[in-house]
Amino acid sequence: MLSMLSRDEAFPLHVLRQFSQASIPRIRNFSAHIDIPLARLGVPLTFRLLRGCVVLYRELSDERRQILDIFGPGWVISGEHVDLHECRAMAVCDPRLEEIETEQNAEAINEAAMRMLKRAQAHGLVLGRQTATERVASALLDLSGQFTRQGHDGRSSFLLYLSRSELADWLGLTHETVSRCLSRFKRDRLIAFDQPELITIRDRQGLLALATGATPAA
Amino acid sequence: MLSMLSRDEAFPLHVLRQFSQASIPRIRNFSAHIDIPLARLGVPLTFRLLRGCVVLYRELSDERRQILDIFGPGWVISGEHVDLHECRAMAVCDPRLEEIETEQNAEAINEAAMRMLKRAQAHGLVLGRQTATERVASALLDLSGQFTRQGHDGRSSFLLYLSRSELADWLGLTHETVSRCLSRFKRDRLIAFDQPELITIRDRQGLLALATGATPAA
DNA sequence: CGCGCATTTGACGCAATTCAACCATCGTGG
DNA sequence: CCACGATGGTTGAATTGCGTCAAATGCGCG
Repeated sequence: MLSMLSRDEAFPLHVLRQFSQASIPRIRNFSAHIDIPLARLGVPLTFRLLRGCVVLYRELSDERRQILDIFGPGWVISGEHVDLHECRAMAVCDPRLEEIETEQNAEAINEAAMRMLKRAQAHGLVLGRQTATERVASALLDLSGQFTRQGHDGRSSFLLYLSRSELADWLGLTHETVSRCLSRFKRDRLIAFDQPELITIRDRQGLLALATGATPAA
Repeated sequence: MLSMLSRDEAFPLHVLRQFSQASIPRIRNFSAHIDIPLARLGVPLTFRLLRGCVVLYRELSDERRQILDIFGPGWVISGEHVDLHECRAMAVCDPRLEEIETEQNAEAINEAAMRMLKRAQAHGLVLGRQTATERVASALLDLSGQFTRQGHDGRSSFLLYLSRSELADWLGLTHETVSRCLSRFKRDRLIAFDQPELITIRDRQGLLALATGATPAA
């Protein structure tokens, strides 16, 4: 079991500070993106994500990129899950992950595949049939589910590991559109943020209504 | 092994005629869409598709629908693969499928899941980042791969089981846009069709170029 | 301090949708 | 056998949501 725990030495990136501190901390510069190899010598590799955020993405010949899924702690990510010729994985912040044997973990890989498949199907609906507003609302709910930790003041905030551009590449939008949606949500008091990467959900019901298209436009 | 072979008695649908006949046959009225139950009493069911075409889809509260994937003969389709609360399956023509035991076929189900996952990822790129032209070109290549049989005159035609609307719901477009793209491809001699549901690919390279965005717009 | 990058915001353009008309084909019933 | 309504496909014109381009702001870092 080859351990990749604490790649911090190899990649001396900035440590994410706790975001429940009293004085508002700056959470910057976690933007060094680390490529995660999904195969070695053509053999699929498998990792368990212990901390941080990893995205799976594909690119087109031109500049276009599509982020296929976003994973938080607990996920098992494997070269078995993707088309190795087309798909790549990267951590969008200082990650902590351990490599595990692909053969010995078929069970966990299959289970992850089933979960990923259902997520991919749900995201297909988002990409194919939802408006920009609905997409961004869906994304916020999804990410808050994966990354929310309770702050000591009871507020339910989460660290948005992704930049506006990455969010856009996940949702099939542009970063300007994402930014506009987030600004509107903020103005409408559905969410709050001072720093662009630390989001507080203020009205989960409202967001859910937007995400499911219950509200025609708002 | 509960067999569902030959549902023709229960659903006396029209038989698909061979489409390599001399006099051009009409291939109509395969539009009776049969719902395929993915669970019975909450227990996931599994089928092997022997003939025909099955689609997996989800719907939004309003009229919006997203077709998630399209399966031809050989696929194993299971309730294990989807969110049973959100996802449904239907045959878009008279299908022939056999029910198989979910427990005894974990291997085949997993293998299908991996294939579906990779397809879903590829389709994510289509939905998120491709233009209408690219989407329709991609779809034609995909479907020709799954459904082409060789006509005796050497032409490579295939039966398009899906209507324009269904194609649109797969590609995240409207049926008008799909129709316009197909008409343009026909005018540009990339494809040919007299009946709207029998497509001949005349220029696979050209379609491929369009699908991968190599040609900026054309 | 000032450079660089991410984000925000505004003005404008366009690709795809919407709305609408029309055509072809099939199935049905007189 | 033909007339007719229903369904699906095609095509055109008008509309619009999102993209593109551009400029301003804010923040981190050297």
